[in-house]
Amino acid sequence: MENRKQAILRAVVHEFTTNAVPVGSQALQSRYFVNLSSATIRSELAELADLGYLAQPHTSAGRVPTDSGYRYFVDFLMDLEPIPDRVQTYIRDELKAAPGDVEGMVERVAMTVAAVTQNASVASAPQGTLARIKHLDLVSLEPKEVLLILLLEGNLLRQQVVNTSEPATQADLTRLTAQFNASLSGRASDEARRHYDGAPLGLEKELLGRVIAVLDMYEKGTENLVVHDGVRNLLRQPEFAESSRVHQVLEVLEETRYLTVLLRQLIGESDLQIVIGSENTSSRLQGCAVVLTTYGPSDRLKGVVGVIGPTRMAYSQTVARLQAVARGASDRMAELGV
Amino acid sequence: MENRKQAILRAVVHEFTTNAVPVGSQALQSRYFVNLSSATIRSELAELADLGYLAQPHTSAGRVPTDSGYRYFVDFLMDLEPIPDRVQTYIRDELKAAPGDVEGMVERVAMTVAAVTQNASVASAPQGTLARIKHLDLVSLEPKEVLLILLLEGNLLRQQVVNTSEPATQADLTRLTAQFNASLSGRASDEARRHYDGAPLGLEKELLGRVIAVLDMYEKGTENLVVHDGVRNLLRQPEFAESSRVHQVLEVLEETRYLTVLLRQLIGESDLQIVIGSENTSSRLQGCAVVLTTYGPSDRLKGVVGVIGPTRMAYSQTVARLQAVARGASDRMAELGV
DNA sequence: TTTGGCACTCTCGCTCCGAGAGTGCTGAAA
DNA sequence: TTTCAGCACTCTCGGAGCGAGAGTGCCAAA
Repeated sequence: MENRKQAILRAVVHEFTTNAVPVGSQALQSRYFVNLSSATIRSELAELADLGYLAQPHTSAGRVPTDSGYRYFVDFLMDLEPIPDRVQTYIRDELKAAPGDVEGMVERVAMTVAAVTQNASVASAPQGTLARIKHLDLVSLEPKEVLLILLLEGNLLRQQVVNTSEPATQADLTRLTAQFNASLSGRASDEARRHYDGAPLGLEKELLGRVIAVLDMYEKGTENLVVHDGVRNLLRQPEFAESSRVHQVLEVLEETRYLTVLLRQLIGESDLQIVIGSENTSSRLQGCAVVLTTYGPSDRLKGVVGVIGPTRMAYSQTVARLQAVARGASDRMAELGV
Repeated sequence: MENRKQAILRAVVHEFTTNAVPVGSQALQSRYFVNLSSATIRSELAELADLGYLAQPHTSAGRVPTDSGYRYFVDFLMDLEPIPDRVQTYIRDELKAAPGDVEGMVERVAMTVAAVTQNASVASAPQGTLARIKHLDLVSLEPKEVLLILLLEGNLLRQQVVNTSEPATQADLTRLTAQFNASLSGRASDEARRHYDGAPLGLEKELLGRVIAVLDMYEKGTENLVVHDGVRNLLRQPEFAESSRVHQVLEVLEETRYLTVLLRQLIGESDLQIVIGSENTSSRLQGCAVVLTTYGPSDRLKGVVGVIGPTRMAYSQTVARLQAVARGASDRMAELGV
């Protein structure tokens, strides 16, 4: 596409994303192309419309980018907006104050992304394929009731009340704790399974069974953590003035089970994914754009974090800030050994 | 107030809460008072309006309950709606599936309340004045990095990464763990403070300091957990058709710090509190009603759970179901020893 | 290829109007 | 004294009509 057409498309996108009003040839002329006449711009606009990149809400209105228009913009025209110092500091401070466990970090990441992009955000927890036990603890609650505490890789704490068939004293449990820690800590879940198979019947096997159940749940992702934040930001946008639009988005966000799959699937192999309007498979996200990237302490452990907003979104700003948060979170997690 | 006036007020409230349309004399006559003429009902309506219990959106519209109308209704006319078996089962199942820790339970309670009342819900965690340590654990991460795990009353797990000034082996830590557990477990936080004062300088004092910090944070309520759910339910109501109304409510709900104070303050000493429209101190909750009750495993540990919805709310249903969930949660928590 | 000029189209906000719903009042009946 | 039928009145709501304004597409000239 010729340079000038690109420049005009870029201008239309920029203008529309900031003002939310269809942009006409005169506005473009006075603000972007002073040395062109509005008639010239009009004919360019008409051609861009023929190419499918622009549309008119009605015959005598200005132009609005179509989904393909946005697509062309993010693929070829967008350059990342530099992040103001104020925002960078904010991101750093927020992440520094994050707690030392994965779950707390995921929430913090979602919060921060929502705040700096002024849209809704969604984040899933980094998750390896095999859970690793870092530490294990057994606490006697009642004679036949034991609290099992598991510390997994990522400083993830899991607890479960186990009703044992035989009574056990705290001393018994302390002994078992030492034994389990010696054989299991630092090991992946398959090690626990091997021990389980080899264990004699009784308390030991009972408890190992529950350990495995917890690990399983984590690995199978049935307890996969997905959080979202910043829906209130959407309410500020004119495209969400009728609350039914918000309702649709909320429905997607609150359907946690589906969402976690969706995120993994969307992100695929790439490190940055932008899904615009009709490209969304879910009809409830029509009119919305989703920007996703990955984050995590290592290549093995990657979570997904993303922004959901109207297609009329400041993509260059959103992408820059989203990536900044993702990078910051990854660094912080590596640093914390999470 | 005469019986008939009461009956009419009750009918107006009932009719309006179900249809969200101002109710006229004819509608009342045909559906509730077949043996009265609409003219008679009209004069009663006029008197109820004079008393301040009803209002007209405009001269020739039907009547709508005022805030005082709702107030009179909940104080004198409301009788709790029986809860269908289906709903009772749902509540029981949801609570049964709740995890064995306070935080998980709070979330479950909020979710369940939102689901059965079809409004937004909010819940704060039960909190005693003094934190009790149930169990403590120390895990070596790096030579000079220790993960402190605290199990508090209510099966609340707290963790913190501690950077120690001197290196410590896991054996050192295991020894300290045993010592701490012997002296602290089952004890309130003041015991920890006494030990801290008496402890010699070094690793022991360092770690005890962090234990106290965690307990402090919990007791001072700076980390007070408040969750909310079901905002999407509000979006279904006509009074929230303009999204700015939702926005205001969301702002209140997301201001967690303020909310926890507000809840405690609103509930005061009573066990059921209903705040209707203008009775709310927050201007952002105008047009909204808040129904609150307490729940928790014991008299010492009480949290607050509530419903937020339009003033046009099915009070008799809301109150009944809210109380049912609160009772169920209390029982379940007592049972779990949370 | 660009540009000024011009006719054309469509929205938006405004007013006007009639239908419909619901009220308040009045005078008579119970 | 209460109830009620009848009636005039008020107000909303939706649709129609209209003018202003914004923006376009096209054309002929530079």
